[in-house]
Amino acid sequence: MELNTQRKRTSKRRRDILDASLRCFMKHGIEAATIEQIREASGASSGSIYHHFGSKQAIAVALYLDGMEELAIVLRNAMQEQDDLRQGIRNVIAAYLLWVSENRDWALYLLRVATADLSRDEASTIDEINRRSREDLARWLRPFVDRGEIEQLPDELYASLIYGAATHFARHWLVGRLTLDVDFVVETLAHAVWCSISKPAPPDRSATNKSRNGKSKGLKSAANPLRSGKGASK
Amino acid sequence: MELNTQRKRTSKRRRDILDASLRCFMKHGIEAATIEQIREASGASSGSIYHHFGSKQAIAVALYLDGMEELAIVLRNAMQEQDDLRQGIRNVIAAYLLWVSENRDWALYLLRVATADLSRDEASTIDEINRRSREDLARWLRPFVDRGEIEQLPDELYASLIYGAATHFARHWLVGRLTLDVDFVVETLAHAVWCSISKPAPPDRSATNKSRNGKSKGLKSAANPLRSGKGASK
DNA sequence: CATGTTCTAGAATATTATTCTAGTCAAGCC
DNA sequence: GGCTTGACTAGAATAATATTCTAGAACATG
Repeated sequence: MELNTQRKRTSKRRRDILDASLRCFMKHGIEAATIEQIREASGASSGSIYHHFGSKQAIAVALYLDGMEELAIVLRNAMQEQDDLRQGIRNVIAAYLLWVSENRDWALYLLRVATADLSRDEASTIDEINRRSREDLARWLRPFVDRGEIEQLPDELYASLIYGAATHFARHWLVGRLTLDVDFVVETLAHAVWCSISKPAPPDRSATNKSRNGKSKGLKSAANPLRSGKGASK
Repeated sequence: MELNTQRKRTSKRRRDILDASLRCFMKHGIEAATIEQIREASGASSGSIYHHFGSKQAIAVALYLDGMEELAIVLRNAMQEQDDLRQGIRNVIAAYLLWVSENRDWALYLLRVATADLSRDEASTIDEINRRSREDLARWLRPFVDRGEIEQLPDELYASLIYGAATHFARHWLVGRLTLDVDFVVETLAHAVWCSISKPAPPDRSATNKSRNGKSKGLKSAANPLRSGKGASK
């Protein structure tokens, strides 16, 4: 674990370049930011920058991986609650939105790059991160599924159901289109998410009628709704 | 409405450039695609391209606006259902995912540019579109809110609750990370969304106990969850 | 201290967005 | 028909900027 001065210097330079890059990317736009700007902001020479990263795109990817890693840790920590899942889900959503609100630049950057076009290599690294994150979630939820507290669904969908609304909100909020109180949003989204994945009641026959018994019907009836939806023109 | 040959030629050229640009953007990446490639793919000269659009960025924005406009129409059409909101919401989600699956390139492009960094002007045009889209939704939902069928919420949140999960799913699906059957996803998401915004039962006291009565409690209790959430470290 | 490796600076190069110049073409007017 | 005007186009010229190259400094190690 001994870091000699070489390595210390190196990793500091790397970090300086990354930090400067994030600032430049957010200030001028990822595409518009120039190596010259990053060079100036970081104090490194262009040669040094290229030595460490190889291309501007590679800097962007490294930055993305850094951020995703950090966010994944935040979320993983929020998944500790083992008793009350409802509370746990609220914690996760709260943690996410809190992180977003405290790291606006960083969060916005992640949302921007998330769908950017990347090389095979880069994409597969990112896939890996996403896969792990999905697994974190699935592992956490499994006991609750087994106990019948929440619906059994493909792992892929849990992420969409749990993070979808929060992400959507964050995206618009960060761009300044929305102005709601974050605390309120947390509670509202947490409540909504909980309703959307929790199972009706225990083995209590005679469940409520209107809003909760539709599961199997909803899932099977109206065959091929994709073809019959009204807006399906084109 | 008479189009002289001049205008016909002009608008065809414009469209050719836009179409070619979308192809190039998706093939090489928005950033990586060059004017030269667009020139070749569209058959227009670089001079012509700049005459019509002024910059590569401007092409990207025009393309985005085009796509958003089309998608907005698809969604608006799906919001016709006036009787059964549950069905209506399913239609909307189905229409969205159907459109996405039938216009993958286009859909992916919209997701990519949605958060891209833009100039003041461009951003405000896009804000406008988003605002209108939010209004479409709010207007459609209002009667149902009045009748007490769904929760009363700030307009801003309806979009996140209704589109959030579908968008999240689409994002990952389009990048090829997920492989679920779209029909199944539509039903699942529609069901989840419905549960998350529909109101318990009518004025029927003695509602189910566990999963539906927590609204007010969920919203008020556990003050300031943002500060107390476990994952809130850093 | 000799030697190889990693890192850095800054100039040289290559790529690409953008601008400029000189036209072409259609449409209206005499 | 000729003439004029304005929109459009082609392709060369320019400028901005990513990337590569070369020489050397800083450091670790034997």
